[in-house]
Amino acid sequence: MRVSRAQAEENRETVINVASRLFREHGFDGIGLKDLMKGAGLTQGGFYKQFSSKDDLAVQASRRAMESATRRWSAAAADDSDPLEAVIKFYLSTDHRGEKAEGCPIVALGSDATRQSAEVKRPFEDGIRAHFEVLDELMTDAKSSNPSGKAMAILSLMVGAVTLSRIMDDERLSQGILDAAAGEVRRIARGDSIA
Amino acid sequence: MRVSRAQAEENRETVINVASRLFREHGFDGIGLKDLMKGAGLTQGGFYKQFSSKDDLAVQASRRAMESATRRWSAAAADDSDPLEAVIKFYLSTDHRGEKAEGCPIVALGSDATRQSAEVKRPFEDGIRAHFEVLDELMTDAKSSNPSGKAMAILSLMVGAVTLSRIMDDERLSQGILDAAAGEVRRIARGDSIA
DNA sequence: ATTATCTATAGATCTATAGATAATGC
DNA sequence: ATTATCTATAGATCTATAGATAATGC
Repeated sequence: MRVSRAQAEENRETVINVASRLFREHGFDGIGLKDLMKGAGLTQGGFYKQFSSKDDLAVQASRRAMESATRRWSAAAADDSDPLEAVIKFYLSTDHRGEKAEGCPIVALGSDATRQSAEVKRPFEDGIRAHFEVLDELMTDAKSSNPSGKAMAILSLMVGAVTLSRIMDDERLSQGILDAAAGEVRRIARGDSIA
Repeated sequence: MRVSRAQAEENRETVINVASRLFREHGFDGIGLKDLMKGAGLTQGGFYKQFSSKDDLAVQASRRAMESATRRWSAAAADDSDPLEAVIKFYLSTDHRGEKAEGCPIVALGSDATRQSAEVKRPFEDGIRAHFEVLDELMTDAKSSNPSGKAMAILSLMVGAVTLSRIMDDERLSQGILDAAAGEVRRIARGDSIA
């Protein structure tokens, strides 16, 4: 029954990865330890040798999910000749709207996060800051502050838009929200002004 | 033990109102029927004479919360000489950030709603449409479509901003997000363009 | 000898139901 | 007589712990 330390560490990582998906899919309160461990091919009893509590796993899984999301933004911003457009293209896509378990954790767990302990909220806060940094780097503006108001507004708009689009049953309206958000994100980045 | 029909109907309404607050505060999965009924001064056993299931109550409570939120938008938009500014002032305020139980249900339960049954999602969808209508009425633009892209972008931005601001522990950053959102909402409403 | 994982279980809590109680409504 | 609400409970599930098992690591 016992496995090697390397294997044990790998199992722990698997549990965190599985949890980062299943929490996004079902919410922190929507999935139990039994199913989380089963998702990693283990049984419930081993859980507390790896984690001090379910809240502890929620912290690790949230950090993992937010780091993965930040990497995805960085990759999109780096790959393309038009970084902002690349970010818009994946984030405000119907694909991303559909992939709740692997998609943005702020959308999947944002409401839940506001109800969690400070320990669970922390990785979300850190991840949101990291998102702001990616946005500020791809906008070559002279920044007055760090993070910039533009970055804050763009992330807020994108998170809100995907959330609303996931709630809408009406496909045209759901799509319309994503498109409208894309247009306004471009406008915010350009910094259009009447003056 | 039995009460009059009028009283019974009043009790039912109280349960829905209490649930609309407690669901926003703790999430659909974060509060049980026992505490929901206790919040209305009743016991758990009477629940199923009033509602067919917890999901049924979630539907009623979500509708109640979204209708109340829409009324709040309408009232803000009607009271003031500058309707958009009135909406911005209450929605993107620190007060609203703090009042999770009475505040916007899209912020409090948006992530949760995406995981719920079609029946529970419906009142959110209807309520979001109603929010779009309030926004479109207070923006006197010639509208190309209904709802307009502007309305969709503004609501997305506001919902996302309050969500992010509730997650951040850093007060200055949390406030910065609300302020940045307010600025961009004004800009979207004006429809600034370089061209 | 140590320990990663397993089976088993405690104790709490959850949704839902059954039947008792006592007041309303005909 | 009807019925709104109560107490009590069934049965499932939840987090967490205890002790057994069997493989690793010294």
